[in-house]
Amino acid sequence: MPPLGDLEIAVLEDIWRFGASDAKTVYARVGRSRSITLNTVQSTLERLFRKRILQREKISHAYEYSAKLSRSELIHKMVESTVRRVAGPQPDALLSAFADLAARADDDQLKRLEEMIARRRAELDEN
Amino acid sequence: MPPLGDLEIAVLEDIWRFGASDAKTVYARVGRSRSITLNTVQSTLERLFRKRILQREKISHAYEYSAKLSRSELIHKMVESTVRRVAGPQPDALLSAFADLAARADDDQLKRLEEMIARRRAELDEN
DNA sequence: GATAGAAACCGATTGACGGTCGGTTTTTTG
DNA sequence: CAAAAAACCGACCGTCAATCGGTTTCTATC
Repeated sequence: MPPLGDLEIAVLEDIWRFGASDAKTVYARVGRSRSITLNTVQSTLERLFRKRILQREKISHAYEYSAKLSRSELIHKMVESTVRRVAGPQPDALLSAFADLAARADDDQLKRLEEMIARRRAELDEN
Repeated sequence: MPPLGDLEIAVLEDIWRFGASDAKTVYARVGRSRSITLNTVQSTLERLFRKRILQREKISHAYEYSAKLSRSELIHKMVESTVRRVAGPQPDALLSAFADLAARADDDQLKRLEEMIARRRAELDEN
């Protein structure tokens, strides 16, 4: 997973929020305030597409871009590749990295985490 | 936490493995095989120092570099900044990334995950 | 089917940054 | 003090995100 620039993240964020959109629409929402041109947004969309984070489909004349990865999938993949680069021999590095993060979670979140795990376990038991 | 390059990671890895070392020693261990010069290794050490990942102390004539961050601390910080960039405002983003992880985990990993959470819980209850 | 407008595409530039190194200065030591 | 070692400085290259102007291609309309 290649690193993402600031504008790339902003654009992604926009697509997550508003769903599939063409360059012009994204530009209207994230480009205006930054006083950049439509072209810049277009390039960014294209780069995100090449990175396989967005997908696109030609709708009549314009491309419509949509997320290929959900936010959580992206976070997961980014964390995974970050960890992989620096993890060394430890096989559990990913797990403990997440656990570290979870350490900040409050009681409520911890509870939901446990539920997720229980649910996942149930799934596993079925198969 | 700034991103790290390949050589930076290799050098760091070397210091974690062999402990405090000067440029020449690190060069002997990681530079030789890569056919790069001592100077390159020196620059890398210096950059890691400026990034506050290594510390250094003048031992007689040469700097001795040592890790300021353990591997797990570094992973933690890197993951944290990665997540922060893409997590958005909601604290739940973390949870869903976690869910994504859990969804792919096998039974064994799930077990360790549970343990980690349980441990965290216990710590919380103490305070 | 010609044409205006929109969108895609191409190419170029700038600014960071990692990696790389040669050369100069400073420090150490015999 | 001289030679060796180390640090320091400055430069260059390659890559990549961000940025944009200009050109081509496409579509829809008259």
